[in-house]
Amino acid sequence: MLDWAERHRRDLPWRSSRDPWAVLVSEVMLQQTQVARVVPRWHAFLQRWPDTSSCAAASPGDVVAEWQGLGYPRRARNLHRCASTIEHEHGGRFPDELGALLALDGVGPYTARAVLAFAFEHDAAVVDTNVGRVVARRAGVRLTPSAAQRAADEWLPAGRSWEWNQALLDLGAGVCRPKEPDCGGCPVRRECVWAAAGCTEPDPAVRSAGVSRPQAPYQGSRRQARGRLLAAAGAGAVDPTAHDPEIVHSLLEDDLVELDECGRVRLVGRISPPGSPAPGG
DNA sequence: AAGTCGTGGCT
DNA sequence: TAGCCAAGACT
Repeated sequence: MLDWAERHRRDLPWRSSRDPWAVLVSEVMLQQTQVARVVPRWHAFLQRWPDTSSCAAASPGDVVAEWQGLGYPRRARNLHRCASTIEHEHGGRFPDELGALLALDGVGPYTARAVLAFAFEHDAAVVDTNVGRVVARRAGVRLTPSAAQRAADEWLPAGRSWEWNQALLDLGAGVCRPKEPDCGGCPVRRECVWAAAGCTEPDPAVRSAGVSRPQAPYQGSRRQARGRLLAAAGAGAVDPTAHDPEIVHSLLEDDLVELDECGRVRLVGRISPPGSPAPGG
């Protein structure tokens, strides 16, 4: 596996960093978002806020605005809260223990271990959609999230956490793909139960480890409406009466927007320019 | 356990 | 083209 990984490793910019803030930013951006879309946004974000101190000092609305177009804007709020928590509750020292990382907003089992493995090079096995697929096929059966985590934990070679985890991500993305896996190019096919069975249906990876669940249609959804309103608010203060009250409420509830002194919707903590509401309402 | 939460690339 | 799905987390 490690020999294979050395020859097939993707050249991703965050792989040359061991800065926990830079790693956290990459991992949060990568939540449910394709690698290729994250690369340019990761550079831009870190150029603007290179550390927790500068990000914590920024307006949360500016972080949300910087996030524009990436999707799931709550991640931007979470990242700002992470920076703030680390600055004010950890004295500016980035936590390097699982429990402390899990306590950060928007940091779950995957992201916490990714910071441990990729920034601190501690022994921790990450289970994302790629790894969940690999360990389920290797086991030959569908796995619950905790079973997938145990399988990944047991498989992890001590002392080589960074390269092992990156290898599994590359393997899942490039070889052990959801559709049409390239079992002939897999370095661990000899220990794969599913490959030994000839990759017959059903695929144990489907719905395994609680990842990659079926999604509701996006067109006409609440999410689409939220996205439109947030984008409008990012471009300028918006008249809320022109929008679905439930959508306005949900963005207020998420602390992504607030009402300014004129009752208009704006991104949290941003200064509204004086004068008329934004065109288009 | 099942819904919710954005946006876009790929086939 | 319409649907699948992407380095998930939270309720």
